[in-house]
Amino acid sequence: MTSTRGLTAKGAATRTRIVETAADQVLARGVGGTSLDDVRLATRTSKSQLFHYFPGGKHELVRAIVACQGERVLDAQRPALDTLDSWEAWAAWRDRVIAHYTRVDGVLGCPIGSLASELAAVDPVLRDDLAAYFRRWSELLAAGVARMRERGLLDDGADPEAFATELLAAIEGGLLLSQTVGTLQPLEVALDGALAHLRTHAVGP
Amino acid sequence: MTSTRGLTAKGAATRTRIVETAADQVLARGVGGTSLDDVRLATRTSKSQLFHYFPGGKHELVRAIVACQGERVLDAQRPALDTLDSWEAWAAWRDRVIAHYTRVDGVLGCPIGSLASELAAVDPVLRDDLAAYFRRWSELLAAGVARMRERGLLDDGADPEAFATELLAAIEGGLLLSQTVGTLQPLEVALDGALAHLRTHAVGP
DNA sequence: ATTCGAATGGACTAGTAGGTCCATTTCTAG
DNA sequence: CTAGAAATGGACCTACTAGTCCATTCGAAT
Repeated sequence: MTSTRGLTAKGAATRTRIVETAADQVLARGVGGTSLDDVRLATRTSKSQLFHYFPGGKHELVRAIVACQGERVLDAQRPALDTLDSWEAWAAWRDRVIAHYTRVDGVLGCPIGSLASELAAVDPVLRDDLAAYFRRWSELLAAGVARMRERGLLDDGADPEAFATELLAAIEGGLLLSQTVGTLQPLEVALDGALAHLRTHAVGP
Repeated sequence: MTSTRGLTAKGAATRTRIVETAADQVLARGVGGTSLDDVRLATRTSKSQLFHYFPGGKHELVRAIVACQGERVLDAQRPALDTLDSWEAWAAWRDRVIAHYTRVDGVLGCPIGSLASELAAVDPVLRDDLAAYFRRWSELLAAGVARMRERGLLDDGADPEAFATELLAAIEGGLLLSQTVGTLQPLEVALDGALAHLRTHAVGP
């Protein structure tokens, strides 16, 4: 983790400006497709600033980007993600996910999903960081399924962990397909499919 | 497409050696992480050979790699993929998919999935190539679902196209998650989930 | 055996990448 | 006000990358 000690307000602002702008660039062109000069230009900073805030160089910057995108992805699903305790809540969450990727023009693909497929095989540290975000995400979904069971809205056949990974895989895989086709349709179909599967375990009227 | 005119048997052999070896390297380290020198070294060829067989340079080589991996992925699922007309066939296909990724040590992740997420946003030509492979794959799965309906093994609620993308997304998303975790478990769970969903539309004993 | 195109070897170039270094300006605390 | 740390600017270095070019060897058809 980058220490935040010895950072003035101005410095901290510059640092986050770098991370957030660079995160956008990386989302659009990939880590390999984004040079430090690109970042420097887009953030109106100098080379020395980049290494001042990220002494570990590009690796450390990318790690900060991973953290940034990880939070972004989770935040984009809130507050629905935290209160999955009714079918309405799941529908709202579903709409929120779809809406989020409709908003971003041009660039489809999950921010952390893209990072994962580009970095997981290469960098063990970033791989673990990304795995942690996926686990957090998965746990929130699993908690939602568990809550539905507690409330008697789902039968005992609905395994929370299993459905969490099924839903997560549907989103990631759906977005991957969407990226190649250029339409959100695959994501919608995949996600709705996984949710339909969940609903086969519904109990009650 | 690279013309195969004016290629002797030896030349053709060298060309395929380059493509197949480079495909392995790209699968392990990504397109950006694989330099032409890496390819040159691994294939015991010279720079001039690379450009002799791929006048368009790296772009053309990558395109050949996409084609190679696309066929590989489909072939890995055969013959089960072509004869999805019973529940046993689906189970066999499922096992074949899992087994294929168990075999490859170290490197998880779908060959064309990784390529897609790295290239789709950047290169429209390769994006279309990849989309075509996904469509072929999807159509084979959809045909399987359709055949199950014709045979009265699935009810009319099972939309072939929708289930095809749901299954495909489960595989791609599952593999992405597997890559970060380092285990095949996410893939198995996601794929089995999608298949379980399909089975909720089963008809008969 | 000769000949001509295919196959190969490898030096070379221009551009770009990440990263270092030092000088300068701007804060902020005492 | 001033001293020291933080913030910034930007030249510079080295390694590597895709791509070019020409010379040489190989192989098959005549």
